[in-house]
Amino acid sequence: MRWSDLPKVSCSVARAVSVIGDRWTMLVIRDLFLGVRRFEDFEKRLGIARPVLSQRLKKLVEEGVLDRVRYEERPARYEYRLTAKGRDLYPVIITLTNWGDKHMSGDAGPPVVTRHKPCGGFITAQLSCPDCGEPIQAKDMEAMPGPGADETAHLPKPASRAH
Amino acid sequence: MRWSDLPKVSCSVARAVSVIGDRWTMLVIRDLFLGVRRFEDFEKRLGIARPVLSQRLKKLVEEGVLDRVRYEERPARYEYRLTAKGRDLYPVIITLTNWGDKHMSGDAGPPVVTRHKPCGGFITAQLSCPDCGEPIQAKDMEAMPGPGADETAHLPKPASRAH
DNA sequence: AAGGTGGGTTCAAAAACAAAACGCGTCAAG
DNA sequence: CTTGACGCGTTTTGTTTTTGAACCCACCTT
Repeated sequence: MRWSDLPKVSCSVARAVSVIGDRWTMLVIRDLFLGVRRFEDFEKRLGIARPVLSQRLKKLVEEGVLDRVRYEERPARYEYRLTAKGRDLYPVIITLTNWGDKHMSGDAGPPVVTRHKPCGGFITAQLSCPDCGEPIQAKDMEAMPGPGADETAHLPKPASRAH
Repeated sequence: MRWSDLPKVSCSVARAVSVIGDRWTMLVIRDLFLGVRRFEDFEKRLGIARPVLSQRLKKLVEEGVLDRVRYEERPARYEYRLTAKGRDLYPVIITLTNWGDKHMSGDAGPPVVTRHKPCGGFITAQLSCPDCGEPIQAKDMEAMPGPGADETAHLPKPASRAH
């Protein structure tokens, strides 16, 4: 399968990965949530090759994750801002951060902590069930075909799904 | 910067991405949560090139995300199972799925839905604050250096972090 | 006029990837 | 006892991507 075929696959993970699932895009988005907006700042902070950065930003704009906004008329200067679609990636960044904090930080502890301003606590955001409020655990969840399912839907046959 | 330098960066997102941030790994992990465990099943379901699958599985085993377990003695056959570290990636898959469902499904609706077995509801898991219980929103969160921070910690200067 | 800044593009070399073929141990059928 | 099939990879070969360095351009400052 080709990278370019991914968006057509009937799986939301595949479609999401087709937009943000490469080496650099995730780090660009992390920086966006930290307030970085300019080409040069991404380059300096990430150490990313310029053509790659250019292509990634372009793609994110095409996908509607970023807006390219002119912030200076003469000379023309642009900055990149998260759209609503882009801001909706925050939970992905947070869960990824949580995983890295827990499993990749060694003894030193997390390099960055986040504070929940409304309550003031330094917290690790958790997934919970909006119905019953319980924390989510993988073993409590069951996947099944949804309204958008088709023959390419990526659910294995129940037999192979035993635990 | 090289891909291979990422784990050394003082950022949990970068470290997480160094393990799971390539085109295929995320899809392999999605399949693992759906119960897929064998080389051949990954290959068939993902349409991934065999050398790439082989290398990805090997890396995930090295990183402690998977265990390679012999499930048949003669002939020797192995399967791949998520470790505790691997199962901790569930929130990442879920938030990625939620984003794909919301922004990449078009009119058809999500191809897969998940049921929370304890309460029986078909739900979209949400991030919440473990202290005050409120749903998490990006604008309510503030990042700051943590115990593991060093000079490479990826926080921009406060000035550039304005909203 | 010389140099700097922001935001890119072009180009060659290196790395990663895809598809197909091959290998290997084991079993089962003819 | 040879042939074929299965499960799980590795090798090979050719195509994309990624990288890093250099270049470009419009403008501003000195």
